Formats: sequence, structure tokens, C-alpha cells
Amino acid sequence: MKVILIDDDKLVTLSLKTILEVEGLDVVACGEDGNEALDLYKEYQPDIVLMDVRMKEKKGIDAAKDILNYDKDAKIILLTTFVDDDYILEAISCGVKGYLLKQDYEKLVDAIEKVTNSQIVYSNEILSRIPNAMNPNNDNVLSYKELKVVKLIAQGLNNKEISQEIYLSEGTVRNYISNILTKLDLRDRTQIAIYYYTKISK
Amino acid sequence: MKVILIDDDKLVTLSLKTILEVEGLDVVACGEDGNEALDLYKEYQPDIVLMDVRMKEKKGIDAAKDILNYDKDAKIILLTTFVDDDYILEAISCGVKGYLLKQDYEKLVDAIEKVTNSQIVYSNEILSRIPNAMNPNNDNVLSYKELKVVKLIAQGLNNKEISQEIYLSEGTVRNYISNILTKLDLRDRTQIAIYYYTKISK
DNA sequence: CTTTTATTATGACAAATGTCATGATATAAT
DNA sequence: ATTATATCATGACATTTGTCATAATAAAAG
Repeated sequence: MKVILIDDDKLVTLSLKTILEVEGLDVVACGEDGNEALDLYKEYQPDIVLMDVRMKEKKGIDAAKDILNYDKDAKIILLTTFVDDDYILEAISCGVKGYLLKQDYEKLVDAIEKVTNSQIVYSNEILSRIPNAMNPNNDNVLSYKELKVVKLIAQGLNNKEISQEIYLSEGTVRNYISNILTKLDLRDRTQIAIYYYTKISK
Repeated sequence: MKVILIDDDKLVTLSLKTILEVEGLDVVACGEDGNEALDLYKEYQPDIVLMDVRMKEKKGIDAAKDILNYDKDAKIILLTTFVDDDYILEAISCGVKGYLLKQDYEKLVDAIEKVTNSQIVYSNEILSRIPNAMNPNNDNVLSYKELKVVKLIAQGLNNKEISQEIYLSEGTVRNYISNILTKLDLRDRTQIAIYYYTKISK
């Protein structure tokens, strides 16, 4: 059973490699970037590809498409640190066979087995987000002022400072942020800052 | 009195322009990027340059150096959203004449006047950080594990999730973060994420 | 002129966050 | 062997953060 791993965090590939090898799987190659994925796949013809969804250069989901384009039966399992609605439907529709949280690698070996037997394995945390990801959620567009708040969060300001900056009460700023979190499907201000740096400013 | 403004946030330049023009100053040009700074300076030969310290392409501090290299008496005032120790000493040593927080633009016009009269104007918030910025603070290097925590924060995980990820108690994670904040001179986890995206990953 | 809708605000609340003093344990240095 | 140092943990604590119900106000729509 040949496996290739692709994750831009070497720690992750290393620990996954260890886990899998203990289970008797053969990790034939590791990549650090979506761009390497297809080449490695062609070279090693693995039974399973384990890949991070978001990586520095090329996103895992795009690399998955490349591979599936080359071999539409490729068995790819995507891994993610936190659930990101954007990628779920994309993964399903392009034929990714598995989608798991990195956190629960206890389930990983089992998932690999299942996928090998042509089953599809999406973790519950991810499946539960599908309804949400389905509806085009017209309401997920930020207003001008909300965007301003996002930017200020991404500058590192706290609520009081933001309120002074945009001349609203601190409570209102909290409400604004609460709405932003709902719209963007995030959990806290730190994720807003991350969103800004990974999706808006970049 | 000719002024040029440089900030990658058009809103900022626009509102500054308004404020300054109300005060009878002549905003002859606006730029959005450190790269434009020197060219604009050569072209307009302004009395004052107002510039953001950190911008997307070229940092304001570097653009300031360019200008001062071309005209060592150039009167440059740097603006910043939040105090960043790294740039303070650099600004002083290369001859920047003013350094203010964007927040208090009431002081801006006054500062412009003073700088025009060859005074130097650094805001108290910034001056107060000099002792801190001075000492090489050997202790500001992150350990391997601290860096791991920084990365996890930058992935959007909360303390409990981080603790599960690195097999430590949540309390210990909190202590780790507390240390990281001290070492990096930051205030909260959001600023850690920002630090990651602006200084480590980029 | 009502009725909606948008904007701002408040207060109560739970949860998460960050600080700090303190302590247990193990390893390294003297 | 004793002292130092590093690592991990705990609990108390204040503060910040995010949620939610509710409401005042003004502007827009009917």
C-alpha cells in the first residue's frame, strides 16, 4: 500500500509518516507543496495521496484537481486544520475521496482503508458544514464598514481602539465583529486577521 | 507649504488630504506605495512627506531612506497604526523628522509646523518604547516549541486545540503564549497571527 | 402617515484569554 | 550532593471577547 504525503509543514508530514509506517503502510514520498503533487503522483503511482488543503504555493484542492485530471480514479484524502466551507463543495465535486481534520489522525488509518475499498470518507465535522456551504448565502458579503473593521482587526487593534478609530461604541464594534464572524463563518478575531492576510490582502 | 502623502490605504490618504487642505496645506501628490515615494519627491520637491511605515510593497521606512539618501534634509514624518519597536530606532538613526500614530491626527498639523521649523517630533507613545527597542533583548528569540505555538495560532486554533495538538495542558499553552507575547512585545494572539503573516511566513 | 429597514447602542451573560505566583519533576551544572 | 535550569502544570484572577435580546432613532419604502 503506497502512500504519498503532501504538507507544507514538515512536522506534519514527519509525524504522519511515522504513524502510517507503524501501521504497515509504505510512505513512498513526501512533498511540501501542491506543485509537487502531480509529479510525485506520476513518479510513484501511489494507492493513496494524503494532502493538506491549504498550502503556501499551490492549494491542496487545486493540486487534487491536477491529479484527478491525470487519473480520475486517484484516491486522494485531503487534510485540514480547520474547516473551511469554501473547499468542501469543491472537493466533493471534483472527486476527492476523503476529507478529514488533521486533529483526528486516529481515524486516518481507518479512512485510508475505506478509501482503498472505494468508499468515500468525509469527517462529520466537515459533512455537517455542507448545508451551510451549499446555500450561496447572499449574506456573506461584507459591508464597507465591516471591511474597515476587518482591516483594523488585521492591524492588531482591540475593540476599544477600533471603536475610537471608527467613532462607534465598543458594544457596537462587538456586534459588528459578531456579524462578520457569522458572515465569514469564522470563530474569533484571530481567524478574521488570518482571513485578511490569506484571502484579502493576498 | 507642499505636502505629499503616501499610504497604501486610499481612505487614509483621502482623509488626511482633507484634513490638511482644511488647514491650508497644499497636498501636491499622493502615493500608495513606498516605491513611488522617491519619484514623487523628486518630481514635486515637497516641504513635507507624510508616509505610512508599513506598506504592502516597499516599507515606508525604506522609502524614507531612499529619500534621505537623495536629500538628507528631507522632512519626512512617518505614520503608524500601532507602535512597532523594530522601526523606531531605524527611523531615528536615518534621520526621519517625525513619527506619529495615525490615531492622533489632531497633533498632525502641529507636528508638520514643528518639523518645518527644523524641530523633531516623535509622539510620546513612540518615544516611550525606545528603551525597550534599544536593548538587544537577547530573550526575544522564540524556542522551537514556541514557534510551533505561533504557527498554530496563525492557523486559527484556540488554546484547547493547541494543547491537544502539542500534548500539553491548556494552562501550559496559555503560559507559552504569555511568554511569546512578552518576547515579541505583542498584546494578544491576534497580533501573534499578524506577526506570523507579516514577518515569518512572508 | 404608517411600516420597514438600517444603524447604533445597551446590558447581561458565558467563554476565552492572558497574567501571575507557585510548585512538581527531571535534567544539567557545579 | 547540592544547586540551577528547564519543562510542565495548577489555580486564582481580571480583562477581553463574542452572543444575544432588546430598544431608540432616523431614513427609506409603502
